[in-house]
Amino acid sequence: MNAIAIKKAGRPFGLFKGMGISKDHILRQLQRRILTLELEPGQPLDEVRLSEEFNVSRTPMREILRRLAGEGYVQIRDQRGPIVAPMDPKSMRNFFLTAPMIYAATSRLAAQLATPAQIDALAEIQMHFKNAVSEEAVDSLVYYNDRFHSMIGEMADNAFLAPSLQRLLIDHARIGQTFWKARTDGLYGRVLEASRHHDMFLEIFAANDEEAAVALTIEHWELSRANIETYIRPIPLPIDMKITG
Amino acid sequence: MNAIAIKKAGRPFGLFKGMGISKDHILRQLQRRILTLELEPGQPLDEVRLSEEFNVSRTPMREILRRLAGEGYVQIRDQRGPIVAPMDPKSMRNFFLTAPMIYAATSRLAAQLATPAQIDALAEIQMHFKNAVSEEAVDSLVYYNDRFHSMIGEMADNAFLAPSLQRLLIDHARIGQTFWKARTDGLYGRVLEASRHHDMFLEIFAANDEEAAVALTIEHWELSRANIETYIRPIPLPIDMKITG
DNA sequence: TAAATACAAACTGTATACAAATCACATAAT
DNA sequence: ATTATGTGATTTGTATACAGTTTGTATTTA
Repeated sequence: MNAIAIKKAGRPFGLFKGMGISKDHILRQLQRRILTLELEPGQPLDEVRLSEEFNVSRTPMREILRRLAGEGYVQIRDQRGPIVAPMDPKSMRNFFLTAPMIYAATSRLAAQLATPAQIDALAEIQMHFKNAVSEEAVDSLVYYNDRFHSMIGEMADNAFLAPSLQRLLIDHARIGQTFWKARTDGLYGRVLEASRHHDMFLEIFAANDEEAAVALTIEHWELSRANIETYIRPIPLPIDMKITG
Repeated sequence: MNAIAIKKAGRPFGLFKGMGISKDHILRQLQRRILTLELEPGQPLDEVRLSEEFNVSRTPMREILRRLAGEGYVQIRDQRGPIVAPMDPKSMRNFFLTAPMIYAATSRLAAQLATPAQIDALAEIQMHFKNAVSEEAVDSLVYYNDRFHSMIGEMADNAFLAPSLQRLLIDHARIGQTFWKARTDGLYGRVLEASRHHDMFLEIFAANDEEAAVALTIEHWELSRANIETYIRPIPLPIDMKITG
């Protein structure tokens, strides 16, 4: 029994007891890193390094990675390390094909079923979102936007819709990161518009107005889609690139 | 090093090398047992018993169970054993709400993208399905029906739609088991009708006819929905149940 | 008799050692 | 020069021991 063995055997800081607490924490950390692109699509994830970083053994870390795979955050290939879920052109195309349908269906159900407690929770998330807007903090913006729409998914209370929604939100967040960080023209106004939509969602859900919820969802989606397109297909550089000086 | 230790340490029969082979086998076995209701909704699953049955240690068995959880076959509760994914009234309602939309979208994409190789694979599954029909083997019927529709999901080639479809197909198979085993009136004719639909799917996919695919999907769904309803809401027993003899 | 408590058994979660596979790189062959 | 081949290092997969929880049962107490 050497010093290292003791340090590793006993719980390093003896702070948590349920032990599920630390696992949940690790899970959320990794989710966040993936959504913020701190961990990039396709990037390999080393079990050993991660387990050392979070002070757990490989066994629970592997379980966390498998769970993240089940949720669509990572991809696990046999006998080769896990990687952050990649984003290829095919997945982009499927994203644009699928998102409107799933988002609209989710909003409709959420409008039907929203409870006051859930609306309160949604309002609190929106508060954080507005803070992020005023501070122009891109990571927070993306994070609380994801939380906002995840919460709508929770309100829809449909286990058959949830897994598709979750996967869409992962890629929506990652796409958002790239174009919000690019600071294209009129970006701030677009963010304000999105925030206004969120406020309207709150009112609509409180009134259980299904049709309005669907209509707003489409509008919100179109805004997001337009944002992405201005990033993907920007105004080209001047063709005559004579260099002066 | 006693006899048991040796028996467990060395690979019991030394038949598989990639080792992923046995894990995939176990995964499919459990999937099948869940779809056929051999493992009932809500039933607890004991890691130790399962790992002994399949001659692996608990570690890989736990990974398999986590993966099944990710696919929606089982549910894992913290510090309490995994259970087969339950089927409560809420999930039934959500099933009926969600299935038409997801099925229709999947069929549309499959019609767009179907490759000859995929259509061949689908045709082979349909062959097995027809065999099951003529043999009136309920388990096989349900199994190859699931395979048929899973294959359509594969053809749609959309990672955002797939997870929702998969969860719907799990419960569709399990519901199918219950009503096909009940042998309600006119059951055989209904099965033949479903089989005819499958044949039509093959033609439609070969012709890349999107609209026809969607229409047939709705018709196929309505047939299935009607079947389930005759089981759930059967013709009541005679009200005057005088017992004679 | 019913509720509460204590104890034992069963089970889940984690750490660690070892086995097997993959990968990277150097060397040899065409 | 480029492709094969072999070998060591790195990494993934599995078995197993042990620790921590939960659960069922028996016993005690009101």
